[in-house]
Amino acid sequence: MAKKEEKMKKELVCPECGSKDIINDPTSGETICKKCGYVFTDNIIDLTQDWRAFDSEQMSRRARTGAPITYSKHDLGLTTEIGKGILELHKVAPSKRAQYYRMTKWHKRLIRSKDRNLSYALSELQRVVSYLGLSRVIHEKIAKYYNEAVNKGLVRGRSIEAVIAALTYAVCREMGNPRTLEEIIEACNVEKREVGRAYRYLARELKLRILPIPPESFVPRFCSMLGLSDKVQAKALEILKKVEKKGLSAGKGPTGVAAAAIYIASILVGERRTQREIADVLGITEVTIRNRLKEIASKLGIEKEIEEKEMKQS
DNA sequence: AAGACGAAAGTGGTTGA
DNA sequence: TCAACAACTTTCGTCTT
Repeated sequence: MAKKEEKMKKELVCPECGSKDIINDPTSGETICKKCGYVFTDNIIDLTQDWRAFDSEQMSRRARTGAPITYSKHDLGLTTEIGKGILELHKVAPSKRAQYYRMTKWHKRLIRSKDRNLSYALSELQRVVSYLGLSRVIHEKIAKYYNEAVNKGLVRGRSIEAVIAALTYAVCREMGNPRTLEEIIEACNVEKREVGRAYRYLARELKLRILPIPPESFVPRFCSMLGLSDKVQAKALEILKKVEKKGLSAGKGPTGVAAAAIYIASILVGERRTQREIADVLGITEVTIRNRLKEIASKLGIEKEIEEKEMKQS
């Protein structure tokens, strides 16, 4: 053990200036050349735990690290600064001090200009996510894509809001928890045209796979928004399955198909909602529900069933 | 009065030349 | 780039309950 330590000390020679005057700063854990300020990057951080825990309480008490790194903070939750305290200054040779000050200044400027865009975007994203009540996973994923988009220079010429809106739309869709464009627009207050354009562009550039939205992915959320029971939900899904099998939903707006299925299900189960109510929640018109309703009912041969139930309930 | 129905005209987006 | 096109919306008059 003692031998090992000695060996390590012997090897420490500053590659920058050749000086052997190396100190170990206990507050930062860095190994620094006292002459020129060179910081050794090899083996300076021990990434393993230096403690053990035998239950979860000990685990949380002994853990000294912070939150995990995250894409939803502009610098992954880790901020680097060039120290400006007296302590740091003393570690730098007087002849290098002026240079050190300049470095500090430029470093700050660099971080600001590069990150201003990102940090603004991420706070906007935070707002949108909480407005729409999206999960942590989705939030992270959007942030990750945004990082990617910025790195590829895809945000140029588009408003930050539009990009956030488009990515939100894309990720919700990808995760099988789609929001309608209308909902997104309401949360982001960006023009529909803008969002659509940004969406198509980003989807192409980031190679997001765009699949048509299956109508059933709207059912659970909208059913609960309408205060309908699980029974209605199950019925609506059952109807949609048949509809898809017959290829009735091809080319039709998924919300319209979902709306009709929910409408039919609500009647069949006996928790009727008016067309108006459903149309409002799904963001479509009654006319569309009626059109889908007619198609579905006739093709599935359940017109009579619906009519009967309708009579009973009025 | 409220809901459902359907015709007709208008709108925004996709497609194919 | 443009026109054709299908899906969907808006609007409105009518019918039913």
